[in-house]
Amino acid sequence: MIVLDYTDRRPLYEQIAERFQSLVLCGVLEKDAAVPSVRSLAMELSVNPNTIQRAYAELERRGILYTVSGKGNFVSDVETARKRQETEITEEIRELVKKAREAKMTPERLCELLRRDWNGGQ
Amino acid sequence: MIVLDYTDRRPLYEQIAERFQSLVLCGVLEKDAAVPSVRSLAMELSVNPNTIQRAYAELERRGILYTVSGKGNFVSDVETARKRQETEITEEIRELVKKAREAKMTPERLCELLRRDWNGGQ
Amino acid sequence: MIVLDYTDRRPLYEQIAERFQSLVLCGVLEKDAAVPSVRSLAMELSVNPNTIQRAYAELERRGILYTVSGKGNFVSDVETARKRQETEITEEIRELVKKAREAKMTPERLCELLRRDWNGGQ
Amino acid sequence: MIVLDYTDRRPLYEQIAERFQSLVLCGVLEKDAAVPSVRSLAMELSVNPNTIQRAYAELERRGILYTVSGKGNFVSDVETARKRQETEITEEIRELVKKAREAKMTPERLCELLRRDWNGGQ
DNA sequence: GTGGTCTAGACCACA
DNA sequence: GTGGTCTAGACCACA
Repeated sequence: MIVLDYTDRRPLYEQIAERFQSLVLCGVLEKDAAVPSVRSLAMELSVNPNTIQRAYAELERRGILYTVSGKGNFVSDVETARKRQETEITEEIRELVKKAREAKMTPERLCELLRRDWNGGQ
Repeated sequence: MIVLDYTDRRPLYEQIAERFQSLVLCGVLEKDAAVPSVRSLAMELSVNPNTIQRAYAELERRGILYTVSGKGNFVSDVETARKRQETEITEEIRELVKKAREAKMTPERLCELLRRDWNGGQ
Repeated sequence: MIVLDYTDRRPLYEQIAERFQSLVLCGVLEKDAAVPSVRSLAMELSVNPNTIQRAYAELERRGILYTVSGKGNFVSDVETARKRQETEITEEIRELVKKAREAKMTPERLCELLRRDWNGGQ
Repeated sequence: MIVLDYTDRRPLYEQIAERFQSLVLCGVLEKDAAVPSVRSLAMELSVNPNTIQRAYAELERRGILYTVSGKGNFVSDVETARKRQETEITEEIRELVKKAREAKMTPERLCELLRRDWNGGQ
């Protein structure tokens, strides 16, 4: 369910957090569903429990998970995850538009590239 | 001409490299134009010369600058910078599409947001 | 009568204890009234009996409940609960004043905010 | 400048973060001032560098510090600290009002207690 | 068993 | 030298 990419420059905890965000968004993890315990996931991924804890802490900060001490971590809400994702999308759009302008690209061309990736993508 | 943002989490050398890429793209720096010497730019920006060195090395790696030993660093040409920028744009589009799909956005909606940012932006 | 908030970071036993204190204060639980047995309340709230045990132990420590072996737990009296509440209020005032001073707030402003919350609150 | 209270139930990193927030608010630490390096403060307080890092990360999250990788941590802005403090004050007022209502206290009485603490306090 | 905090210590990128 | 990430492992409160 979670695959770590050690060649990725992003830290492990960030990859893990992003993956859970996706799993909540795609409906695999529903509201109030328990995510794996810090220790069991650490075992499964062969990483230190602290790394999982950091990923979960980040997701809690984003409002995607909530922690019940002594019980485990649970999914807050799909809507929160969706809002977070949209915020990220807005930020990425801003960067992309800035770069496209610099490359003297038209918005039409940019949308065309985008649609092409959408259709050709996985 | 170059403004560093110390609150930006990206390393200084990367901010500097990006800025030079933009300056080449927008035509301020033309083919074969000399960029400031490592020392003088380090002085001007109040940063360690190593930081400038690293930025220039990165730009050389991208083919945007070339070095003439004993003379300094010079702009290769605009086309190289444009190609590099387009590569970055392609990669960002890929990420953006992936995120938008996860958020169950349509390509139409994504293009709309993009156009809106384009028009509302600076 | 008792609603647990699993997203609250405070431990469950503390939420339960606080709720009983409120119920005594507002007169729902009168002097010498029996509170639910550890087992039945644990069933009702779907929590571990240890959690209820701990909540009752805490309330006994505060003098709000007393235990009759083999019979159950009972409310001491309203006055004890009120004194406890006032102690808590005094402590919170101390913290609040400390923070307000640091924020260079005047006592008038603080009282104004307090009255506004009082009137706008539930 | 920073004193840790090991009898305090709050974690060390939280005490450290709160202390820095106060130091920014009272003007001891001004905008863009450097705070001690993670390692030096860890030495000074005889705690693990990770504990300091966590405190600084929390302050960065609150917008009170910003990090320049390889250089150190710096104060963002006094205004940000003040806003944060006011948010905390608002939350504490809400709790306090809730408790005072339960104790059947009048707002006048509550304000009186508050003023008394303000004048009698340090 | 579960998360929270903390220590000790390593290795890395960046300045 | 400075922060960022990660490991290994301990001890605690809570359920």
